[in-house]
Amino acid sequence: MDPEFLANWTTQMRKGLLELSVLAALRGQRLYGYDIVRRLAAAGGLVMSEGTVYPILSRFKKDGLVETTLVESAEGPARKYYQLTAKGRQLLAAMLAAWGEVRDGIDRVSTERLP
Amino acid sequence: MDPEFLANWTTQMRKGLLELSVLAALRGQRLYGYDIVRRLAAAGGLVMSEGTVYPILSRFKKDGLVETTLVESAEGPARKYYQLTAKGRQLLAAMLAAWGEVRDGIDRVSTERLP
DNA sequence: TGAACTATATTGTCATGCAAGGTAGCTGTC
DNA sequence: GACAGCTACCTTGCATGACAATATAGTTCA
Repeated sequence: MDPEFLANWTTQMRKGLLELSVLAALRGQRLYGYDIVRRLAAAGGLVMSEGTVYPILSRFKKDGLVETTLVESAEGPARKYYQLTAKGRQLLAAMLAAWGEVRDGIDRVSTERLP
Repeated sequence: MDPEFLANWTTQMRKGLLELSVLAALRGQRLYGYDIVRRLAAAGGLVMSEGTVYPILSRFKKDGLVETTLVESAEGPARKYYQLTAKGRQLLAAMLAAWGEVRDGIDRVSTERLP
């Protein structure tokens, strides 16, 4: 029950994790925002709107984690491709390490046998 | 580098996840706030301050996910024990399901082979 | 008397996700 | 040539949770 609590909690849980997903998606390939939304949605569990992904990408740029390239498209407006910088790769590695600890902690707490 | 970005991101990532940790810790046993902080810290990856755990527990109570019992202690002030209600157990199950999807999505995106 | 530990609680600040809205290019059809 | 529908970008305002800082109070031991 209480679908409202669950919906709100899900939103909170995604804070930070969507940022990590986007950065991880850029690992080794350059992508543009609209495509990232489609890819993560297709991968499952990571559906997000454009109003979420564009601010994330802007922040990455501001903090020097990515560089951008504008590329004309025959299917619509020009696409802004994002690619990781060295700093972005370093930070991704650090974030994945922190993620691993928290993830394992939760999985431990939620599955450990009780006395 | 940029330890500031990483520290801030970590704070954001923990949103919602600490709530899940606390609820999961209450699965099958009743605990009090101060003890939850120690247990999760000992479990690793889930260090949080008391200023974080008490608002979480208050919210759980307000939303009917837990019931409380005040118990005198010989080692200090009285302890407020929290135990899951049926609603709390239902919600924990739903949250763990949502958690699993997001967790797997991130692990997929961050480890998949690239072309 | 006071330090150290146990135990609970609140206030104010900050960053993020998201709904909602806006702009603009390209394709096809009526 | 108007209009719908897809592609693609961006911004504003709101709600929410984590945390530092701070406060209160009981117990033990020096």
